[in-house]
Amino acid sequence: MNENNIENIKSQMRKGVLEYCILSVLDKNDAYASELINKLKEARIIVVEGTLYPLLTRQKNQGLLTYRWEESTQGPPRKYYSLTDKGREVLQEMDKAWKEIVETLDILRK
Amino acid sequence: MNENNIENIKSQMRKGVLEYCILSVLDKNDAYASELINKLKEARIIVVEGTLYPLLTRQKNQGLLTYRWEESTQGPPRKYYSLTDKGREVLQEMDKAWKEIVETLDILRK
DNA sequence: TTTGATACCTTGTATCGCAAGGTACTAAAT
DNA sequence: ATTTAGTACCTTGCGATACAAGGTATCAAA
Repeated sequence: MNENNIENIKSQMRKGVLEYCILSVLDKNDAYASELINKLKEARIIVVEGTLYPLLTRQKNQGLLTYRWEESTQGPPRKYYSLTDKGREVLQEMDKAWKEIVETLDILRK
Repeated sequence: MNENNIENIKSQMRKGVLEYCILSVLDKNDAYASELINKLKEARIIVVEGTLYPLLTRQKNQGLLTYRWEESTQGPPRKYYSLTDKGREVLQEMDKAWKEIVETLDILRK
């Protein structure tokens, strides 16, 4: 139960920055959904399909992302997402917002 | 709409650390709900009553907080919340979780 | 005794993460 | 030829929770 509690806390913190993380990864390289999940897992940010797909669609509908289909040699075609100009702008705003929150917590925990 | 977008992002990030912020404030001094709202507002973490009251009750039910009633010279009695030992333990776990996420984002944004 | 300030709390709505389940394509094994 | 395994896409239903709005109670001053 205690363990559960802690996991809950961590996942809550992760949630808050999920969109930021996704745009950050895509800022370096275009990627398809399954690839994104793996990259985020490596960074200890756990996301599952049922979370990611709707989120990518939302970000696309907000004009932050676009996608293109690419054939794969092993399996079905892949939907590669990439940042739009607006996505890059929003990412910069996220940088600011993030910085502010990190500062705030530095102060609160001093 | 763009403005809205940004505000949405910020509020999402804030949500992720809300519980952490509350325990952090209470770690310094006991406080009652309205006082907490003001202190968090000063720290640019916006919380409203409809968010805070249920949250404090949840944290109390999880054994992280206790409260005592105190008379006030100007108005109704106040419900002062304070951290329990378990609350302090969980706060330390939150410190770790937070540190991890800050590191993760440092790397993702490099 | 009404008004204003302070403080508590609840209800209803909307959002969103996640578990679970489903579809479709390719290649290799039977 | 058909089944199995791997990869990739997507949707549905549930539960948690933040927030707007509205409600109750206490005290003091007008």
